[in-house]
Amino acid sequence: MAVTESACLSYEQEAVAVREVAQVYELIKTQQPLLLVHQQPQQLAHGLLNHALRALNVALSVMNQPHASSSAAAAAVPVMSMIKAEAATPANSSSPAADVAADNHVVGKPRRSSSAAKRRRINGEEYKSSSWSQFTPVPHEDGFQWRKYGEKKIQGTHFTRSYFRCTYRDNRGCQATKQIQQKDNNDPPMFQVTYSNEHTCTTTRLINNINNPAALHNLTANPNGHHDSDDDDTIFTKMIKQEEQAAWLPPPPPADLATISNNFDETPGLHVCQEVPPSSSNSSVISHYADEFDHHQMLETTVMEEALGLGAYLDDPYFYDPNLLLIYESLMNCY
DNA sequence: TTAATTTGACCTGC
DNA sequence: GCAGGTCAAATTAA
Repeated sequence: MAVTESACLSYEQEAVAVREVAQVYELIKTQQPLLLVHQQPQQLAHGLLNHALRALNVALSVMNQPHASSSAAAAAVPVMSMIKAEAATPANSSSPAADVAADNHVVGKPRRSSSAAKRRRINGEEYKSSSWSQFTPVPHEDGFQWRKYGEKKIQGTHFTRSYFRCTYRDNRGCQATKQIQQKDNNDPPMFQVTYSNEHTCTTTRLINNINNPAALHNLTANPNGHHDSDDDDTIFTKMIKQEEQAAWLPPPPPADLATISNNFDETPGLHVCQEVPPSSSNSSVISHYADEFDHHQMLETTVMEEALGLGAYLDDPYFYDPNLLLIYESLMNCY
């Protein structure tokens, strides 16, 4: 697989992004139960959300730097690192004619399908028409729906490789596939996800699930499908089964912001939050919001400085993601 | 009952 | 012959 320097994040940047998200994940995982017994659960939740939003924002800012892959499909997944593979050379391309030829049966030994004939070796630097890979602790959260069709023990690795194809392959002819290979046994474990072929199914991505309070709840309850079990296989299996609950929030065009804002207004939890505490006087409420505004400004500055320090660009359209800003502002209004 | 996953067999390239 | 990718029947889950 050819990796061009300009087409992927450095290992350091990738590590920073992963570490940011992983740390907050651990923080939330360990402190979430405390919400039930904490004397001031809102304050605790506030702190956790601040950490989570800051980490996600920094990670997104770093990961979406302009030199990252500009592939449309690449933009559709949570980029940890994008390693664009070489496109197949014409000689290797799976042309229709080649497919027809591949479908011809060997006398006395009929083939099951033409797919095998199209196969190309990943390690041989040729793999279907195009492929790209990413490293991520959350391999199933890319917003698309996948169906697992195989699993294989790969030589020289301690973990099996799982094969997925787009759920809509049969009824929409979408040829997108992906392979998930666990790379280590850390907590959370790191996976290499290799995508092949772009989606042609125009699948409604799970971002739309934000309209669905149940889906939002699922996301909140289990943000990345990771479980505490020490059994690797169990972790992996359960993560796969969480796939439909997964959601990732890609930065939408600005025109969508109003829609998203309205969607959040439909979220029951936020309705509750927007009520002013009954015991608060007007002046204390104003003072409270003034303090929070200052806090907000300080946080924003911190995020900017941190992201810039990690190599993000101020004019990066993803910098300080408007989605996250919107979510953050909604949450700030709760307290 | 339907849809998704599992898993052994099959197929191809090297 | 081996390794990796895919198929499809059997199994499991919803």
